[in-house]
Amino acid sequence: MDILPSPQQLRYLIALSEQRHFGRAANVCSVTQSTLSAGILNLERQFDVAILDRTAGKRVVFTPIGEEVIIQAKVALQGLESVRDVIHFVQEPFSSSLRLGIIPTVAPYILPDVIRNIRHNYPKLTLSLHEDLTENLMEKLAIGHLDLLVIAMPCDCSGAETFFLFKDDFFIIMPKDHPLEQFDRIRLDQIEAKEIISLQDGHCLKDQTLDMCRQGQNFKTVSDSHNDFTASSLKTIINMVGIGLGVAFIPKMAIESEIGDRSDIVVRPLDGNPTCRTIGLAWRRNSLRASEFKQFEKVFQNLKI
Amino acid sequence: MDILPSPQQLRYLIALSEQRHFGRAANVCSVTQSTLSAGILNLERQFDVAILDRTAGKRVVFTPIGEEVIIQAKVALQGLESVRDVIHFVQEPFSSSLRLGIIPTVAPYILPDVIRNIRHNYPKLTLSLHEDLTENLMEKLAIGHLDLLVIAMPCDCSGAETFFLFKDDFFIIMPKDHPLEQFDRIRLDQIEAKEIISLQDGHCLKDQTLDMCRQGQNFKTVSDSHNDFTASSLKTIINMVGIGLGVAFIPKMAIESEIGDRSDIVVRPLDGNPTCRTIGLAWRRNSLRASEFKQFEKVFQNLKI
DNA sequence: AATAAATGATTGAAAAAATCGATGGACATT
DNA sequence: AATGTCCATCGATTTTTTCAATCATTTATT
Repeated sequence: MDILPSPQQLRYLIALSEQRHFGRAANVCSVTQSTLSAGILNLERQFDVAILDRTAGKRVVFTPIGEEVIIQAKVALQGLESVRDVIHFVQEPFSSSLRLGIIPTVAPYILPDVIRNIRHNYPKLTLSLHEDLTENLMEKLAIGHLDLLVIAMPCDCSGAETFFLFKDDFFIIMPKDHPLEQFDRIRLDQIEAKEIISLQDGHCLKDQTLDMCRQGQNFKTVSDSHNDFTASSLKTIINMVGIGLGVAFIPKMAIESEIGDRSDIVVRPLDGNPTCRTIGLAWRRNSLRASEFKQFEKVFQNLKI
Repeated sequence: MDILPSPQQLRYLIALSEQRHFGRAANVCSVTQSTLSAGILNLERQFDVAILDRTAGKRVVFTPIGEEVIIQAKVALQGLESVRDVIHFVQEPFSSSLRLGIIPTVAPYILPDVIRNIRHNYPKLTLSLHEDLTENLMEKLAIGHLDLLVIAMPCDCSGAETFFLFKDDFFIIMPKDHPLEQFDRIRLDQIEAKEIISLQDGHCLKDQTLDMCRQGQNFKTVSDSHNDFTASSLKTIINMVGIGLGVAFIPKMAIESEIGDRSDIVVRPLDGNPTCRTIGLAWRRNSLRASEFKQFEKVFQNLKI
């Protein structure tokens, strides 16, 4: 016995499970009702299994085994589609659509250049953008609502395949006339935990700077709620620093556009290891477009940051 | 465009990739060479893709895209087989073959009972047994050489789905007239690291007892090579203890059969938390037989341990 | 209770496909 | 140049898929 279900049979079954109606399901499959009905019956006869519960009057009700078969049928059909898709993606990369996710602490600073580069390099690519926190992006990636992410590491990216792009140094900013202003470089242990202003929970940049501090020599503990300010954007943080509420860590890519030549804020590089985050790409494991995505590296080179 | 590859086409392609010869591949598929040749050509024409490199003389050489297609074809065919198999496994559980992996520190003590229970409860099941270290079992499970594992946790079982069976307490054994003999229960901090005899590397029981010791209050560090004895079975360890070379941790299930009423060895329960390992089942994630395997729980109840 | 409407199953003919056996042409070896 | 191996092609045959029409059963309406 080596008979396998045919792609049509699977399509008929899945359409029926979605429509719960032979006529509509047949319509979805662009066949007549009799064809779809016969297809389902063939499937049942070939494998000697009751997929539909025909005691349930005329409503479409699946047996428990039927439900299991439907689940596997979806997986199998996906596999068949992958065969078709891999041909398309390998043969004609950069010619379909790309749903790109990007985190809020990166998006404003590289997106203009990135979009320009993509439009220039891959004019056939239909781009759609989604800005959200890492956790939400990862979720959307996993369920197939997004194709590719731009994230900052370290972060929880288990389940996704990641690809290094570049490093982004952290700087410390402080109000003018702050005691630390006299130093050219600031060591992490010179900074007082309680005067640090950071982003709201969920932003990976907050976790990254906190980790950095914890690893700093004299920084024993950094409380999660060391002050009452919460900000959801770097712009707000910078304004808080500007009016003297504390100091903050800002990634290099944000400095020029957010601070520019403000005279009320002083920027200093950090001493310590590591004092940067890593910007990278992430995609679903086993994505058919992995090789396409890797080539996106060049879109992220020569950015003005 | 909504055409999908047919199961035959995929089979032909995979056979060809394995045989690298149209005639032999056709034989494997039980069709004529012309059929297989036409099938491959149809696949190429339907998707407008060059799978074979026909400039390569008469040898069967695949294009880079062809190799990608083959990879996806294998996945897709697997999916189709799953649809067939899920019917079989759900409709007639416990009637096919079961390749069971089991670790060396569990196998001798429960296997006789387990086999008897399986034979009694599931006489149609064809059982094959494989005793090996956890790491090797997990590898064989992942590549499909085994169906189900009996393992002891904690251990590295990422990638597999696990199922709790029962807990198995650790006891400490020592030679007669050992200083600790006077105590009814032994606290972990009463034991000297350097007199502990443990199994060779790779046995999860070694790691589990070591972890237990590390978590013990006064046990700062437990060297991995605290003495020169290495054993590959609990029986050998017990003999070592018997001649006064040290003390050892032994799981409850091993005590009766391995120690019985030996007068040269003293067995004592442990104080501490946790002082046990967990015996459980493991199978491939998304295994079609998950529900079948879960019912195996009853095979592991009422063991004489 | 009778009737109408809706739904899934069945049937038989037509269309599409898969397969086979025979044959042809390219290539490598001798 | 002859030979054998190998894959592609062709026409005939078989198998599968599909459709349109119709049947049988259930549900809703009168």
